[in-house]
Amino acid sequence: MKYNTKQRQIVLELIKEFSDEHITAEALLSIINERKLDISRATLYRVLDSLVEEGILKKIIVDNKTSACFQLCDHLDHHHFHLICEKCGKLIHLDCEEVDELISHISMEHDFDVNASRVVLYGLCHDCKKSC
Amino acid sequence: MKYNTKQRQIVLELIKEFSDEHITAEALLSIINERKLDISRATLYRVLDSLVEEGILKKIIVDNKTSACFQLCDHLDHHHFHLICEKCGKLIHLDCEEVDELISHISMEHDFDVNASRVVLYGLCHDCKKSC
DNA sequence: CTAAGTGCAAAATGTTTGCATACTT
DNA sequence: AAGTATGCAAACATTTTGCACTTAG
Repeated sequence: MKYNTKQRQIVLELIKEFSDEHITAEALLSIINERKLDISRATLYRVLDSLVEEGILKKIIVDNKTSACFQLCDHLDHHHFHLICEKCGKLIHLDCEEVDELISHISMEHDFDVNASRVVLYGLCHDCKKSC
Repeated sequence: MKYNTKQRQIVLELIKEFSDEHITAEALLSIINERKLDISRATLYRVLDSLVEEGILKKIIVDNKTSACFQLCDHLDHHHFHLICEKCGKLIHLDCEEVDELISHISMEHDFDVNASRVVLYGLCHDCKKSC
């Protein structure tokens, strides 16, 4: 049974505030410190883990960073996918039926259910292609 | 200009030995210690970085691990893709034309060149689906 | 009251860096 | 000789943990 604590609410509110972006634990912590919110680093990590476990947040490692990003699942559930430019780091949200089709194909033909919310494709974006 | 040092050779040989798998720097280090090979942790990281920079290795973060894996580019260039089971962690190598097609589609229609060697899809594998 | 959550400080991981020394070319 | 690479130890960044204390239900 999860308790509805002040610290849990703080995390949820912050995550909602940044729901369009992925945000790292350490980035959340800076905001927490800036705003002098009442939650410690250890608790932040514990709350994030528990929200992921409950299926409220998604944890994802973007780029070759050593830190994980968190995002509300709500914002991921309507099948859009992420492209990340390897040159400029830009994150592109892609709505694309072909990706859904690929996922169906992999499910039917290769017997593997892809978790659509975690699809991240790396490559070169429009702008960076031009400057090559 | 890169020098062909003993340490560089050690890293290349180890990476070749494990070319079917991704392998982390720390895993390499255990092997290095086991076999009493003559290369330090710092040098290992530096050699890995430099091999990535030269395009000989790929660095990839698999799973939500905080550690990067390395693999020879050779082994990635003939378009196969990676599926990782979120439950059992199994890594599946997938040869699938539909993925190539998706990549072409994204290139043509969305003006983004996906780096095929970095495509990793997460989900549930055959075996874990059954046990759900 | 009891299970769950918290803060702190310390530990654990994974990776990077400064600097003096050693090796490649 | 010049430029590059190395080892060491220390620093760093991110995350986890043990433990005593607090809070929600």
